[in-house]
Amino acid sequence: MSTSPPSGAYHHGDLHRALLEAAARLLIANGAAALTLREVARAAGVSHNAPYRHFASRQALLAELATEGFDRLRRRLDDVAPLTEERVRALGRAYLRFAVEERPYFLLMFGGEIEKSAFPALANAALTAYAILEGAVEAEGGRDPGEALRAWALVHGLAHLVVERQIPPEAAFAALG
Amino acid sequence: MSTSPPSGAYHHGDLHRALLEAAARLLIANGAAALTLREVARAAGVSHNAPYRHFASRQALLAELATEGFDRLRRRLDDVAPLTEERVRALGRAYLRFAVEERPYFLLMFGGEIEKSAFPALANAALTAYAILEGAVEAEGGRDPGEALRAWALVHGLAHLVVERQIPPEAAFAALG
DNA sequence: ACCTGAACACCGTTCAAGT
DNA sequence: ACCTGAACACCGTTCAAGT
Repeated sequence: MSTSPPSGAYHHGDLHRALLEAAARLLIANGAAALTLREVARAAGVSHNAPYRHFASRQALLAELATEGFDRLRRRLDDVAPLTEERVRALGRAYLRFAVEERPYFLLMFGGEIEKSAFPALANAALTAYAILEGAVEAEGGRDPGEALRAWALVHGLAHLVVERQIPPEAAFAALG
Repeated sequence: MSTSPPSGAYHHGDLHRALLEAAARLLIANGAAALTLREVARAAGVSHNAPYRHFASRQALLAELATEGFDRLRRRLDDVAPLTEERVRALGRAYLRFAVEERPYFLLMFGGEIEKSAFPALANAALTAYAILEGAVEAEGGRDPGEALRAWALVHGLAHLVVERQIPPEAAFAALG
């Protein structure tokens, strides 16, 4: 009925989205290191180089997945009620919960496999998510600018240690109080 | 003069060591993701599958490099003087300095590319390094066991954010005070 | 024992066609 | 425009020989 199909449309619908969804399933199943472009194409039912119509490279596809991860993290942080009291701790718990529940995304986002500077949208999504944490710490009477960074680093450190299986999730949640 | 050559000796000397040294150079030059076994073999001047005499797999070689990384980290922490005062902060600075100066190792050690549980020597080296931090925090009047974990997580979080280029090294050092 | 060459089943990426 | 098949230059890993 609409006069023009959505951009990126192909005979199956929206290949760009279909590829991303297939990639997300593979990421969750096997992790980023095992994610191959050819398998993504197979899962989407297209030839092994059809993805190049939509992604410049394997790195670019991973960067889009990581960007999606930061968007999800941001959404979780946005959902934390602005109690002003306890808000920083609640944000910390939300960050930790994201790491535990979306481990493959967290590992991709911080795993060092993607050079963020090469993908502006990714760098931007990361900054947007962090801004929420910074804002909350500053609002909570943080005069020292280093305090926001310490709060973020503490939560990020706990999350990363959990995701790397160096400490159990319960210990991390307990450490947050 | 000795009756037997060192185990693992071959016509060039010690291939195991030669392969590890070549791998370390490649790790530092290009990162773990780009490290291929075949290139390691070429750099060591042997055929592309000679490494299988010394390492069960590419993962196993990376695990040995990561173990070496944790040993280096431990040595740095061992070097921190036991001032009891200020000791925790000094250990934090040493940890951060390691992350900055040995970035490729740090990324490999915490990059999620190696499943630590599959390599006991690696898991052990990691625990040994952490025990130093825990001991210092506990010695410094830490009644709360969560305090040691928070101290470690803060330092680790700062180090990881630096290595991931999310914050500049100076900011991390400043946050440690 | 230690090393080699050939082989297998993959990759990411490129290119010349096809519709 | 979008997709395909063939091709290039690689991988990790295995195997049957060679010394």
